[in-house]
Amino acid sequence: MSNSNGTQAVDRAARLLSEVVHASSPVTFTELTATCGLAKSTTSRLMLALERNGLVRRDDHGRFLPGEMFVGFAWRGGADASLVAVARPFLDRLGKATGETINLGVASGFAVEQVAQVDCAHLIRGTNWTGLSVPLHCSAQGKVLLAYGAAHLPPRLERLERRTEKTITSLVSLRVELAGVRARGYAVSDEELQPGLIALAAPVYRYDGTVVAALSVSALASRVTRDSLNTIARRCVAEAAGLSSALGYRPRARKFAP
Amino acid sequence: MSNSNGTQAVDRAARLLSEVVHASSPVTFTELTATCGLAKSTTSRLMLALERNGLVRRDDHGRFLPGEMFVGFAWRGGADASLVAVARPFLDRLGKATGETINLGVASGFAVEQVAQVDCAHLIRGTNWTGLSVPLHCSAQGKVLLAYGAAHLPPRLERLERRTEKTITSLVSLRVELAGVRARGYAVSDEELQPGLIALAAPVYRYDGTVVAALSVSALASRVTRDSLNTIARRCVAEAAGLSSALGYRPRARKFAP
DNA sequence: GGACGTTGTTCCATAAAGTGGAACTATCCT
DNA sequence: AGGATAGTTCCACTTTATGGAACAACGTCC
Repeated sequence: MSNSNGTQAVDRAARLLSEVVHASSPVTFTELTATCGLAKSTTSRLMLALERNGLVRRDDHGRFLPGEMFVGFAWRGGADASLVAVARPFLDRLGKATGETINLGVASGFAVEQVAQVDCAHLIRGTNWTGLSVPLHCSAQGKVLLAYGAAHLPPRLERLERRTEKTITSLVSLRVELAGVRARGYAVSDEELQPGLIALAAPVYRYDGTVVAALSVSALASRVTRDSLNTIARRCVAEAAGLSSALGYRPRARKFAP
Repeated sequence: MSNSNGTQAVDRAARLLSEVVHASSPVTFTELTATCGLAKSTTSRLMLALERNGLVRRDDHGRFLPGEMFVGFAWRGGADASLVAVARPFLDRLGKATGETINLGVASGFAVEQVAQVDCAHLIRGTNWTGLSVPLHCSAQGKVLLAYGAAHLPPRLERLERRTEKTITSLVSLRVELAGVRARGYAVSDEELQPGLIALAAPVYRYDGTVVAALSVSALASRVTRDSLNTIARRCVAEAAGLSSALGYRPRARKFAP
């Protein structure tokens, strides 16, 4: 190891902690000593220290679980704050592959909020969408969030705002469109939000199969052919799947008997 | 301290980690040395060890943030698994105060899933609801989840299933009922799910104001008067608020200048 | 219910690992 | 450029972690 001087105890404690946190079920003392190859006494001392500091806690049977520090962090929404950090590499890769503008959006109220952006290579006039909200019914991201139940239209809505002449304005047509999105696995907004702008978006899932964000590629409509759109779609869906997997999503996970 | 033998390094590291995780914004190296009163060299070594083990990471400015281990835990839904553990004391207290059966339910599909239960003192025949699903429209918990947007009825639904003669079966009446729930801050199901059974539920919020669960009190209708129902409602709402607060919810939080 | 196997904690001599001051390097600010 | 601030590496010193063994606490199996 390159530089592990004067931190044996901390490294060992971290190793133990890692075992507990990454395990899917409570971990026993004996499993820990075995996995980490430590003496019982050492394991005991370190685990007591971790427990004393709220890093692990013990269930009724004395098995170890992640402690208050982890649980508190998770409940305080620590994950949300780091969505962008986790997503960054995937956005970058998608940007490199397509050369277009990449955005990550989440549902916020009755709109899509952009939380991260990668600017395209051959950009004419860069709009920074970060922090902006776009409508649900006429953006690719919005359609994804609607289609997978991550966003909802305001109740009792009769008509959808017309943004361009291609905008879908009837609830019935939108419902059909959303079914298509679910069937294809991605959504397209072809000049429905802004004339000359085409965008494509794919869903990002988290551990429990819920869609939490939409990953989109936006380009000038004039620059995109049917073929290149297919290529972009494939890349975009792939990166969205990669990000989902980084967020703990395991598509149709199957449990095997132990 | 009672028993802190042979763990100085781990304790110090945990202290540093705690500072980073509980801080609301990235923490600088200097702040850490100051707060924990450690030598620069010690702090540096310990923080490098924590970083190497994925417990903290550093932003562009070298400031410390909770690391992959925390973020991963949060994204994998670690919080959900511990909802029951966090909630237990609140359920117990509510059970003691009312002497009735207490349940905690979350939205799951188009129903309410019971994740925890405390049985009532003067129980005639104990039904264990844990793991069971109850409908959204005729249970107190379901009404709460619907009213606060934590659950949604299946789309294109025309009519609601009639469970008893008091069940609300029209969408319009239900919409009115839900407005009432939001106004009162709690929901009641008076023999709408099962004859002879009355239940009351209050919303549980998390850090971002989203409702994540419903806390309910169920009793035999014959045993409840208008007065006692009011008392129960007050206790139930209070415990739900306590739990919300434990989950990081701060009602209309106000930030003061530092 | 008593004796054993299993599991986890405490004790203690040993030496290995952590400590902090100082020297050194990187970075920022004017 | 030059000085201040922030952070890392070095190294002699000794405090602190280590692991074997004894001990304590449960479960559980006849």
